[in-house]
Amino acid sequence: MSPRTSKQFDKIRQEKKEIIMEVSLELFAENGFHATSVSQIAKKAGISKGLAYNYFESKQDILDELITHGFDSIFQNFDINKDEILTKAEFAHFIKMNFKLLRENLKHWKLFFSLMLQPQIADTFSKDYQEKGAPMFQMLFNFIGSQGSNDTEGDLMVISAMLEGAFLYAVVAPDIFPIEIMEEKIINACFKIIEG
Amino acid sequence: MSPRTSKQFDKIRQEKKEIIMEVSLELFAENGFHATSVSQIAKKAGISKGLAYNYFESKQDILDELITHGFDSIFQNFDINKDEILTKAEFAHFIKMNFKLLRENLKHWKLFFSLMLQPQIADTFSKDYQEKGAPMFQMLFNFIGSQGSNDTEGDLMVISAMLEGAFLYAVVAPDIFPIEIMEEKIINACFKIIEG
Amino acid sequence: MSPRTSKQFDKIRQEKKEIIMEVSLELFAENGFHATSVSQIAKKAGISKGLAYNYFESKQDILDELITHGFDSIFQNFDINKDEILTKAEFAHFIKMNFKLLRENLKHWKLFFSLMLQPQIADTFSKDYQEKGAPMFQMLFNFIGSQGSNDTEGDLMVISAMLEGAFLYAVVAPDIFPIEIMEEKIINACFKIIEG
Amino acid sequence: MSPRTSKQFDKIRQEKKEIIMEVSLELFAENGFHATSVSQIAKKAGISKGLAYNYFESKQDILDELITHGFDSIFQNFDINKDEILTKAEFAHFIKMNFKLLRENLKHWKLFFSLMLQPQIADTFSKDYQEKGAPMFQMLFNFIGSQGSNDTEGDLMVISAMLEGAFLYAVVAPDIFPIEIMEEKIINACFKIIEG
DNA sequence: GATGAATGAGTATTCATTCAT
DNA sequence: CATGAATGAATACTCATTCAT
Repeated sequence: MSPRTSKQFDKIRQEKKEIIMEVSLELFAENGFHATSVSQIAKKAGISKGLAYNYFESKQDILDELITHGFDSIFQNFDINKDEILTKAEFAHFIKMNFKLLRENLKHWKLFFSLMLQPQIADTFSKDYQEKGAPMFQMLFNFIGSQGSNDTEGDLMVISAMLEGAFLYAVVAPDIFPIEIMEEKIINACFKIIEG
Repeated sequence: MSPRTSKQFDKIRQEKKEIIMEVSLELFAENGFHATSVSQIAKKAGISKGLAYNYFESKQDILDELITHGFDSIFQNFDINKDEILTKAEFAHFIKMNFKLLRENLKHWKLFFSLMLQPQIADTFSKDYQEKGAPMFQMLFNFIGSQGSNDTEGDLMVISAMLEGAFLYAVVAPDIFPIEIMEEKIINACFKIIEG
Repeated sequence: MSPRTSKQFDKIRQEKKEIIMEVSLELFAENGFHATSVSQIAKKAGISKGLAYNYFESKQDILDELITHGFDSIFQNFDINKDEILTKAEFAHFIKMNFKLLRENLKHWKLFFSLMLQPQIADTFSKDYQEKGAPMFQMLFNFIGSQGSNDTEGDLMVISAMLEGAFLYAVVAPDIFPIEIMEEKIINACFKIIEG
Repeated sequence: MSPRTSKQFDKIRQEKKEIIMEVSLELFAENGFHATSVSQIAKKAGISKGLAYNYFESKQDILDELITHGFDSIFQNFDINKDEILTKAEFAHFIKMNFKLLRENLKHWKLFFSLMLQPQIADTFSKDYQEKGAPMFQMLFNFIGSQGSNDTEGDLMVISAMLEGAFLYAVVAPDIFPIEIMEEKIINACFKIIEG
């Protein structure tokens, strides 16, 4: 007879929100934000449309929370000291860490690639993404320089492109470009590029 | 009705179609297929909605023709002899050719990246894209092998990723990654990777 | 469970009901019945939506009780002996009493004006309102006649309109038509009209 | 085979818009803006919901055009010279003109009374209404003064209230307060009030 | 060829109400 | 007594597509 405690409510809320976000991530990543309807989300989540709006203000709001959550999952685990100079072993480990996070967040990455291409969908995404990525670029830059590259900026561009491309392949054609195999090759290629 | 008249009609038809496709490409690339309405297309093309349906069976049909046309623009210019072994100079020229075609078809490429990420939008796109790209991969593969790489497949993966990443960057962040600058660096990096 | 305890419960119940009604009156009067949601009411009353349904059967029920309560506040205080003939002083006092009740029940009046204009919202309102007002009209009629008017019915119409208009102004434009000032003027005008 | 001329399209558009506005006025006036759905409007107008949006940007837009149109119908016909001093006969004629316009625009008036009570529905309504009415008040004020009233402002208030009340009665209870009868009585009452 | 009026199914969102706890 | 999760029907609005002219 007594009402549920606020802790119980919190738990219910949290669980439902997570289901909705999980389902939404899947649909947004696979079909795109605009091609995904709230009805689809509700159906796949096994809830009524109305309930989705009990937890999120709008479809856009779901996306926004998904982005924030994705940023956290992918970047928070780094906690990069961008001024530290890495050894080669540390660099290799750093790249592996990146691929590990990629493997664990494939759907987030797929969503992110979509958002890169259609920045209007989430207006601050591009800016936020660049901000989040900045320390990583800085660290890469420092490492490349420390290894005696004679075109630090150029090497950074090329290596960044290679990583971005590998990530894109991992997301859109994982069968043809298996992450596990690419990982090792990419690291080696980095050293070849830097050392010239 | 002389044949000349009908030829003129054909010309008019062709020109109108081209305007519609141009405008559609712009909108699809920038805002996405689903976020673009036929009304927008008609308005931007300066025609009535009805007329668009005179030239195309459906919105989907516009996209399909755009894809075909894009494939032609980008790949037809190659006419690759995939079994020919390139010299280093020819390879460099080949990469430059690719970047030239990128520069000339930025919007097509942007659209293509979107379609890679949402294959359902145009169901045969991924397959067709792979088919169109196959000779290029073959040729790359042959070149890498001919240069004495001791991990031809691995190098192919890495170089492909680098090119794909560079193209993506050129499309989504041309200010930060200017095509002209990347072009040279990428070619050099390719040689470093292959030669080890 | 002593009777005292149950009495206390009753008191609590009554107080909660009053809060809900007060809040609802404010929102219904200001924003209209249809534009007011039960959520808004619950939030402003500091209770849960569910609890509102513990006290009232429906949103409509809140309105109905509000109307009844409004009728009581406004008309009960009169207890008019409609057959009694008033002196001029008594008439002036009667009008003043009306304005006093107006001032004390501005929100009820605002709600009532809305209901006059949209009778479907509360189906018996118009009828009830007329019934409640009948004795007042009768009394006015008697007074006008007793003062020697030679068009009792006409004067009744005109005076009623004047009062209704003054009340409407007091509700929608109190800054431009301050009740205190109108009060005196209206009384004088009544005498002028009747005496001709 | 040739497309309709733009004149023909204009005619169609104009006629459809008028039907939609007529139907909307009826429903808004009778049931209120919020309680009227676009589906109802479309159904009553004998068109599809979609078509309504072909002609109006939103439900709000229908209301806004209705207000503008109502202002025109009611006030434009006056073209008051607010500085001219009226004779008694002219004043009587002016009031009669008002009642005539009331009779011809009963639904607009009903809508306007609703909007007075819920100004949020159409945010500029109250301001616009006051602006439109200002010359009339000025003219009334001048007339009252010219007739030797010793409380011009007070009389203006009282007479305005009487007119407003009469209009409200005409709108909500035309059976009990027939416009034709009130008209004459109101004019007489005005003179009594002014002359004291 | 060309127009834009017209449709209807679909979309995001709201909200009165119910109910397990 | 009290909570707020949950529902489902309704709402405003959009849009690909058709069609008479």
